[in-house]
Amino acid sequence: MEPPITALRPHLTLAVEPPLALLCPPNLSSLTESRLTQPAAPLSRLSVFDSSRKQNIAQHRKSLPIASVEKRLVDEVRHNDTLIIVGETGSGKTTQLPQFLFNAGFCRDGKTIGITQPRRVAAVTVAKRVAEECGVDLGQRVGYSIRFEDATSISTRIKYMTDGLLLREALLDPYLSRYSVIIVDEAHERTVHTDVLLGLLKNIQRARSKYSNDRVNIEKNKENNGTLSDKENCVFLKQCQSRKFPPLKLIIMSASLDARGFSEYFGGARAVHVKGRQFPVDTFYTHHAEPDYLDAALITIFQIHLEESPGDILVFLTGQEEIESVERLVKERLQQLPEGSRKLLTVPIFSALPSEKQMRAFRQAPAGFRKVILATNIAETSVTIPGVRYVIDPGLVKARSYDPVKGMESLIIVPISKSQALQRSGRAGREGSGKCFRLYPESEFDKLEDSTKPEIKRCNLSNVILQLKALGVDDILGFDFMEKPSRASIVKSLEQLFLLGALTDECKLSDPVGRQMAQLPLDPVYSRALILASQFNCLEEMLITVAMLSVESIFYAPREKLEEARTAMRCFSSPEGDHLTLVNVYHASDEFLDKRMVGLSKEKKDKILSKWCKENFINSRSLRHARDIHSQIRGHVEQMGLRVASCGDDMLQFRKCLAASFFLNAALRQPEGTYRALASGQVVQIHPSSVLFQAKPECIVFNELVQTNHKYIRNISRIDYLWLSELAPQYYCSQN
DNA sequence: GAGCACTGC
Repeated sequence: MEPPITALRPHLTLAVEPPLALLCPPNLSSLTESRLTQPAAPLSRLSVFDSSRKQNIAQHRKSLPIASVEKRLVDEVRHNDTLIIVGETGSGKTTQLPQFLFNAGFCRDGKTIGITQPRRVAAVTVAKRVAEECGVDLGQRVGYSIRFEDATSISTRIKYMTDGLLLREALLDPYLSRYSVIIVDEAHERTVHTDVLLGLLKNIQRARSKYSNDRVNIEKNKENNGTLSDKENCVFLKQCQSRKFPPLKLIIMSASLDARGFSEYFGGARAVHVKGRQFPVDTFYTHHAEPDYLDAALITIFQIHLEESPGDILVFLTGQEEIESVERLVKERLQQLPEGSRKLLTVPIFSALPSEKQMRAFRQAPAGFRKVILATNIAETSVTIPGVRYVIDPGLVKARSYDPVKGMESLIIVPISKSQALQRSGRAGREGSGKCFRLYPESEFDKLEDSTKPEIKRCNLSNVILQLKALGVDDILGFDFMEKPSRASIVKSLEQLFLLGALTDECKLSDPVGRQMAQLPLDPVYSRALILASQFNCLEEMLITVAMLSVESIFYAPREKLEEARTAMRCFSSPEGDHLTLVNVYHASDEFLDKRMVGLSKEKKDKILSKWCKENFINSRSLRHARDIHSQIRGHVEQMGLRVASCGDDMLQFRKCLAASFFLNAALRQPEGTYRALASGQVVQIHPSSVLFQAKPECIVFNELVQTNHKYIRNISRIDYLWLSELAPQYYCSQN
């Protein structure tokens, strides 16, 4: 076999562009020393180990690249209301900067420093680390808050959280008045939440600094002539009644070298650069384009295995199917090698894989073995697998995009961006120098987009718009997005929200329906379904349904046990469709737990539930998630005063409620067995995972329309065609 | 006849 790879050029560096002020750590000598005060640890037999651990921590902190610029960074924050910090991987920005600011007095007057992360795990692990570095109990001075888990208290001053959670917090406290500083971390990822948050924070910052200036002026006036005009008096009184709003410091942290976009968005905000600590990674390209990238990946895996020094291999593939097929091929080819060269272990990792199986990717390979991790994008940012020295990157990713006209999402394989390619190659340089093999020519790299298209430009905006409306942003088309979604996309979502009854004729948030919908942490269609269900007397069932629909696939069918999995699924399946099937699964899990619940701890319960899930081919992570969502939204609807009742065996009532809720997603069977979606006129097919895949009823409602190999609809229930005009006359009568 | 990755007081 001919190796597709030849060395072309070493590690890439991108030019740093102005307006970056370089804050390179001059000398790692002793520019600053840690001013953290650590409470005296109680004396115990462990104190020797304890103090050596503390010494290690202190040493580690001092050795971080960011440590030498503490004072300069604090000064930058003091002098700039908005600061962009470009911090390379390993600079220590996420753990250190909040501590610097705390020590510099940014939490005086009981204010908090908030740091947002796009992912839950990051918020939790970083908070734990920082609490340890500060020598405090987690949840005291340092804490975190994520959905379903709050480890904060009134004494929390450094608070890590998910960006989505801060958005939710803004609904209750529109000025985010408890925060003196907000740090938006990993802003380069440009998740929907980050982008909405940036726009919101910009507004809040403006409002808060205007407030402080007004205050200063009013106080001055008072000093000058001792009297206030009526208007001033009124403003002043109003403000005295409300809380104090000191100006908000905003720090945007990004790992991407292009800070210009952020800087321009924040009116030419200052940007500084902090060096990172990454080991060098040599990057190699192929001479020619590879027609078959899976084959090229396979050849490269064996080339590394046979010729390179020890170290694990990380291969980026686009999905489960590719991963499973490469895994099979590696095992096959391994058999053709001489006995001594067969010490190669494949481990798959992708999001839908049950956690126990995911864990295999983190375990060290047996002595003498090399591990090859076959991963989706999950290994790009979400998880870091130790021991990786080689990265194989075909340069592709499966990405979601959204067509507002058709109201359809698609999941297609597209080339990655330059910044993604750099992120992937960086995965080889975490613990030592590494190598990255890009399975395409260098000329192709040059053609890649600089950065990935922000998610907000490729998703359904209904939820975002509902949130913004609830936050008092009425002019969505005029909202200052960093990158504005297309007009068509905004209009489509406004229209959808109007049809759901969340918006009035004047495009204002309706009361109580729109307001209630915005309060629920759900897709607007699901929130509407809950409100309707209270009128249809089936809220009990609908709470379960929307919780189950809000998580990743509940059923897990590994290829090698497909038949067994199908049999298991049949036990739950309902002839009415997937919605009732999901309700059956939930009830079955409830019943199973009820029998064994007495006196069991949460851990124990989780454990026996996992076992039950495994036996029934159910993804326990998804089910647990659904149970969490269920209890959270149940709390919400009870608080709203909705009537939680069960329709018992009256499935007609429940199906009518499904039709009333999901009328925008109704479809009719066509003679060939395909379906026509009534709203868009598109021809679609039932996804093979649906319990109605064979039955093909005449009229259905569905929850998801995604184009992959075909236009598939998922999560389907049978309804009566006549119900549509009866239950959704606002839509179906006007059309006819 | 098939499921990129995240997230929500």
